[in-house]
Amino acid sequence: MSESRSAGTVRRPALRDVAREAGVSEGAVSKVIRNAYGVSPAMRARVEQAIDKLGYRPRTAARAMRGRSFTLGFETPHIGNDLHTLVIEGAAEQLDGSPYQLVIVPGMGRLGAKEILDALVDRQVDGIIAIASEVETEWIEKLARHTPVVILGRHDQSERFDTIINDDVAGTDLVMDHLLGLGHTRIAHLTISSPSAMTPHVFRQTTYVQRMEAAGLSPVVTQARASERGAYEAAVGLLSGPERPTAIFAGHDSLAIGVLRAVADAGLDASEVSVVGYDNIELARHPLVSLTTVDQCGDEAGRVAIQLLMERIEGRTVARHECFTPTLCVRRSSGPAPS
Amino acid sequence: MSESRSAGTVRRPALRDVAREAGVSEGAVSKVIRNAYGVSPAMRARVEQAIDKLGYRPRTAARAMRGRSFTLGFETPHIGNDLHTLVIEGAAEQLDGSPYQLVIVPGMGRLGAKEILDALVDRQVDGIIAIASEVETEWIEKLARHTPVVILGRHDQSERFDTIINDDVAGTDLVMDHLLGLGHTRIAHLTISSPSAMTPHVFRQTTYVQRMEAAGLSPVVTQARASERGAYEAAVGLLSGPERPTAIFAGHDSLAIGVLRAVADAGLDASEVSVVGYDNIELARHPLVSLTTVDQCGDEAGRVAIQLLMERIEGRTVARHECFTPTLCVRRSSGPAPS
DNA sequence: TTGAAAGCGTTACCAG
DNA sequence: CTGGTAACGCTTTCAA
Repeated sequence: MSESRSAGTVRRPALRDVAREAGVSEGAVSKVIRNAYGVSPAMRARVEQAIDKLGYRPRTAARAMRGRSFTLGFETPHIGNDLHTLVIEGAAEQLDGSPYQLVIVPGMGRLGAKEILDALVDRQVDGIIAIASEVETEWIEKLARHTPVVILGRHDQSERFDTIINDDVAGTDLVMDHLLGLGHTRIAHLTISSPSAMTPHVFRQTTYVQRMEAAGLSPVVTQARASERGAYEAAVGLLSGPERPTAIFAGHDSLAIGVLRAVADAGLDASEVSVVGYDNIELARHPLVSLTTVDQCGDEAGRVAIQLLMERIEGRTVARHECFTPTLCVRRSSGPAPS
Repeated sequence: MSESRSAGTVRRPALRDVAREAGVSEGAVSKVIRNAYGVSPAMRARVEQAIDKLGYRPRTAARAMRGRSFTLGFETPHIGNDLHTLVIEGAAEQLDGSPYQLVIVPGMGRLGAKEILDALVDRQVDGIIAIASEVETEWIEKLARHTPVVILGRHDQSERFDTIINDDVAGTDLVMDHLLGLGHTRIAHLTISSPSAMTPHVFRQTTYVQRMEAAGLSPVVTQARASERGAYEAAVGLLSGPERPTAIFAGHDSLAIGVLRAVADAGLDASEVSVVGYDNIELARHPLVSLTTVDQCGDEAGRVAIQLLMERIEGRTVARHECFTPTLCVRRSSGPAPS
């Protein structure tokens, strides 16, 4: 009947081939691979045997055209960020054994968040986990109209998409309690230059200022380019000034690492200048660094992000906003204020 | 004629909608978005205007069904690996401005290389960059029959897929020249447990042994679990033994970091025990760590990987195997042998 | 329980 | 240069 294709099986088998092999209809095969209702055990067995024999795997693109791509997307400005790595770890754990796959489109400083998100939408992912700190709320809301979205670390709560944040006020309070308790009075804060509103850095800075003023101290906020090097340069300036701070609270660990370098270069150590970071990246716990910092449990955030997306995929329409409480990890980079 | 859909534009516009809006055929629109031959300037203008107006973006899934997904896949056992991050950085740079996107499917210790590669094939990526050190050559060759593949760090050269490696013999020679030149005689090598054949670690170890024997010295190879902690524990053993080595060459930087920790914990420093790593991860250059190590220029590898894939996509069928020559970065973790 | 057929959004081929 | 049309591989009605 059908012409035999003698050229060999160059082409990946399609559902049609499985159906032919098993002597059933395509619809039946589709039901089997989806575990759908309405297939007799006998037919299921036949089909599964044919699937094995041919090594059949459904193509995501074809499925996507009919609704689901079984793909979730993660947007990150730059992989290599330890906190995001931890989030991805948690997400992967939560996804273990599910038919969904997580894919990451890395920006690497070349693609903006919008471009990445567009790329994910083009690929019709079934849900998106994003940082997108520079993207306007309205833009994300438009995105969330057709694709479930969870944004990490954004403090504004939209009705349209879910968010997961860390309590940055509580985290900063932990830091300030710690430093003030150690007797520090000249505490400087190093943050990234021009952070977007509603981002964690703004909350940390604001809380820092409030706590300083509440303690009757003068806040000193220094901005640095968001890199270890930028922090290094800014810290060199801080340390060479007339009123050298006895403690520096950095907006995140990468900055803190730069500060530590400046401290070491200036021939100082933790007994003279305490340094505290935020994020608890892997490097922070290394004994050669031993940075006091705030832990945000990114893996838990990753797990919850997946759960939130799954709920959305299964029909939830009202937004959820999760907030985690951070903890302080005291290490050797901070100590009593010098007397 | 056609019933008006009053429900609003919930649906993302399709090519058909653009065609209708511009009053041209679908084929014409397709040609415009692909910059294909045979469209008059006037038509192009009309179509582009319609595209802008509707905010049209082609769906990757539909394109994939016709041949290309404009997606390249990266398989990594675990993101967070600095070397791979560097490779991705190079790849992203090379891809800048092209219509192709790079997506990463992270294993995170839960997905094996084969599962990840299958996931990429399911998504019909147009090319794959992979590590896949644990996957049999035949398996990869079968994969490469339908999808261009570049494997990083695999020393066996297949006819079917491209490879990019670093000259691990030359790299190890650099390390040994350095340590022997500093007068070290008790040099231990720490490597990961049971590395697969043809992987970089095997070559480093073999070269180490040859160089030791050539110098009339006794090689000491210790295996550790492939983690900073595993290396720490192994190094503690090495350092507490009767014949303490004066230098430890670790198979890669993560191991070396663990060794450094053990050295510090034992109250020793670089004047007593030199430590050398391999990879030049970011942490290695930090002044608090300052690890002597071998740089593999992963970003260049990433750029070349993309080039190789593009060549394949454009028709090349004969395999290419690129080899890069590493360089030694001498830092403070290594010094003259104690007298 | 099973099969047939329509349709998802593109591309590529072929007439006009 | 332009428009129609047949795929691509899957899911999902709807009949039998």
